Formats: sequence, structure tokens, C-alpha cells
Amino acid sequence: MRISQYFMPILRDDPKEAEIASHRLMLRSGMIRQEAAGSYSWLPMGFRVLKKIEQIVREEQDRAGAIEVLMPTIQSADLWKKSGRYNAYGPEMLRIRDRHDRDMLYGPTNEEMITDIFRSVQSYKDLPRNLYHIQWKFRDEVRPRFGVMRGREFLMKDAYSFDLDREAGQHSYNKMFVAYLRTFARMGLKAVPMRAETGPIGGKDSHEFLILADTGESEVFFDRDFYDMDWSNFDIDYDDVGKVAKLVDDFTSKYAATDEKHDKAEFEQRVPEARRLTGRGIEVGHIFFFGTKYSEPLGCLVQGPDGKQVPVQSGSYGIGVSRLVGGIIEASHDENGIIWPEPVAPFKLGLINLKAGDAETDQACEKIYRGLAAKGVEVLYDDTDERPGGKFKVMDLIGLPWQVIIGPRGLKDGIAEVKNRKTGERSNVPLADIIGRFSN
RNA sequence: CGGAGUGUAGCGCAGUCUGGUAGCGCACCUGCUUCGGGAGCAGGGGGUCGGAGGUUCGAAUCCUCUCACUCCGACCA
Repeated sequence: MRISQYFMPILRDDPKEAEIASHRLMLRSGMIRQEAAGSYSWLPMGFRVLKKIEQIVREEQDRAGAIEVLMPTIQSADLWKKSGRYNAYGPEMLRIRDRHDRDMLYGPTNEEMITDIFRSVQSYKDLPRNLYHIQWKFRDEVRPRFGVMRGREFLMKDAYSFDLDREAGQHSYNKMFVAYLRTFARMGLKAVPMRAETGPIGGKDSHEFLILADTGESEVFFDRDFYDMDWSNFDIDYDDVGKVAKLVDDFTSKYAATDEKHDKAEFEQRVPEARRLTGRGIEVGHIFFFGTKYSEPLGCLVQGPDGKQVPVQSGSYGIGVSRLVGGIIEASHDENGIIWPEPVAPFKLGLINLKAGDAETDQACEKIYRGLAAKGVEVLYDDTDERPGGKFKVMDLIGLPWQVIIGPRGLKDGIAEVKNRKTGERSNVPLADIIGRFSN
């Protein structure tokens, strides 16, 4: 993409309303634009990141055997009245009337709807199943803040598992647990699973996945061992019940809790002082096992091998996709701007033409730009006639993992400068080697 | 929902107390000089002053109502 043809409204100054780093940087780098309290338009740069994250989530859900569907944002209130949550949910739920005066709502979640969908299944032979979708939700928060980290409208992946009995349900829960470890690790995050309150959704088993960031909403206490574990390689056979359970055990046997669940005495007893870590965390995922909480009232029954009808056992599994965009920035930025982990970066590298309009420089840049594009490398090419200083600032701000800098000075010797955004490391690379270096 | 604020050009702000031609910086456009970490000079464009009503010869400014947004607290993926 050529910046001269792109839409990337960079703000030179900090917008006054943005208090935290991710919000400030997302506005400055032209990723988002606020439309109302807690609701944002995703501009090209932000949208690219959102889609990358969404795709990683999708791939890991699929890998774990979940099946993608898409349910509407606007739901009929009927199902919610049946489950009892229409009254229980409170003003967070945005209630709407259609032209026939029917009660509708903008879905804050989809347990009722998916359970109703699943009622068509009659036999245990069609279990287990796990259905998920990635859809916009709306929760009318009293006080939205922190940009996309706590908006009212947000993109969420929610999955729902259906099993015949508690034991099978546990395996479904464990599979999602492992899928979450993989998902966050692929984004360059260490999201620590912590035992959680089950909250209004209810249920027995529940874990939250939190990433560490100073601006996190809750205080967290955990064992340093988490950081020494292998977060990169959970290549696992999801059908191997024992191995999946073992991995979950490994990650849940160590102490980790948010302030809500924190038990000081237990923490001090189980974790040696040298390994005790405290900090703040941002919740990016939450999984529940809630059994028959919805299947019973909504009549989602299947016939077991013994011919008896039983309500299915369910769990639900959420990931805050749009929140992750902010969360990743909170976990990865410096005073100059964003530092994107490569798997979610909007572009892999930024190509800077230091002297646009100069025939030789233009030609060298053009050759590299086309060469990389031909190899499928995502390049943002700054072909504008801005001054070098401004280009450097903007490129650091938007945080692409690599910068390739080409100007007359290096061109004399046939070299380009390659800069790593994260480490700041620079090296001179012969022009002829650039394309090879960045093609996979 | 309690408390505190703010709405004036794309962004950041002054002007409001004390009514009298709507300003400044950045950004933007034109030209010239510059050109490896946010350049200089000259010229220029852009505003229903959040909205409605009122007072007045005259309202960004005073009065009434209203809407939106931000921050702190309680609450949350």
C-alpha cells in the first residue's frame, strides 16, 4: 500500500480525551475514530489489525474443533424472557422496540439463541459439538472508557459447547482452555489463566485469561513460574482427553488470581516469596462451564443411549477481539508509539523513501516495493514527499515491525537501512538482499 | 447513577467575567528555499461558536431549556 493513496489520518498531537497509551496511540495513528461514547469506527489501519486478530482466533477455534456460525446482533426478547435473563440483565442491555411494538434487544451475548438453535439436535449421537461466532455485541456500560478496551460496542468471539454429560463437558472446556493458550501465544501475549468468579452467567468452572499491563482493570497475583513455562508450543491432539487435561492441570495448578479471588494466606503458603508476582491485568478471555443453566429452561434436550431425555451440558467461551487490539498495544509500546507483534501487525514492514521525486531513489524504492508485493509481503510504502523527520516519526508511531529506509546516501553504496522497531537495531543491507530477507 | 468539567476550523486552545467585524498554534493549499529524526519565508483557504428559545439596536459572550462528550467514584468482556 502506498501512503500517497491510503487513508491514514495521523494526529500529530495527543487528543485530550485519551488517557491511556492504547487509546491515545490508536487515535494518533488513525486506527479508530470515536463515533459516540464507547463506539468507534475502525479506520483502515485499525481494521487490518482487528481482522488479523480475528483470523488467529478463528484458526485456533477451528483447530480445536469448534464450528463457525453467525447469529444476528438484534435478538427477540422472547428467548431472554424464557431464560429469566430479560429481567436479570439490567440496564446494561440495550432494549429496542420494532415497528410492531415487539421487544427486541441488541445482544450482549448469545447463550439463549445458540441453545435455541441447538434444540434441533435430538440424539446423543450428534454430540459433542461446539459452535462459535465472531460478532458485534453491545453492552450499555455506565461509563465507557479506555477506547476500545471498554467500549459499549465491541467485537467478541463467543463459543458454546454441548455435551451429553458433565465429564464430556469437562473435556470440551479443557479444549477451549488449551485453544486460548495457543490463541494468545500466537499474538505474542502471555495471557495468564486465573480462577474466576462465575458472575451472572453462573456455573462451576470458570477461568479468566489476563495479560499484564499497568493500566489493567484488576490487580493480579500469580506465580512467576507462569513466565518460565513454554507458551509457544501447545501442539496437542485435542482428541487426547488425558493429555489435554494434563496441560490444563499444569496451567491451573500454579497460583494465579485476580483481587476478587485472591487469598493472601494461600498465596504466601503456596508460592515462595521470590516467585510472587503482583501487577495489573486486562481480561482478554473468559471461559465458563455452566451445565444445564440454559438447556433446562429452554428445553434443549437430547436422547441418551439409554433412551432417556436429558438437558445438554454447556459451556461458553469468550474472547474480546476488539479489546485485544487495545490490550496488545498496552502490552507493547514505547514513548515513540506502538510496537506491533508481527502476527497482528497491519503491515509487516514500512518502506521509507527519503527523497520522493528523486529519480534514482524512486526507482530503487519502487523495485523493492513491487518485489516484496510479488512475494506476498505486506508493505506500507511511504512514497509521499514529506520530509524524512516526519516519515520516521510516523513510521515509529504506527509501529510496523520492520522499517526499510532508502535514501540517496545509502543508495550510493547500493544499500538500504533496515530497522527493527522493537529493538531499535539498525543494519545496512545490500539492496539486492532486501526482498529475499523479508520473503518467507 | 453520584461528583467535577468541557463543547469555538481536522487537532490543541484563547476569547465569555465586562455584549460591539470570530482569533492563535499545528495541520491543509500555492510559490520559493530546504531535505537522514516532526524546516524557513511569503501568500492563501476553511467556523451553523453543540442545539432551541429568550433579552438586546446588536449575543460565542447575558437568561432559560436541552443535547453531547470527558474525567473521578461505584460497575463491567
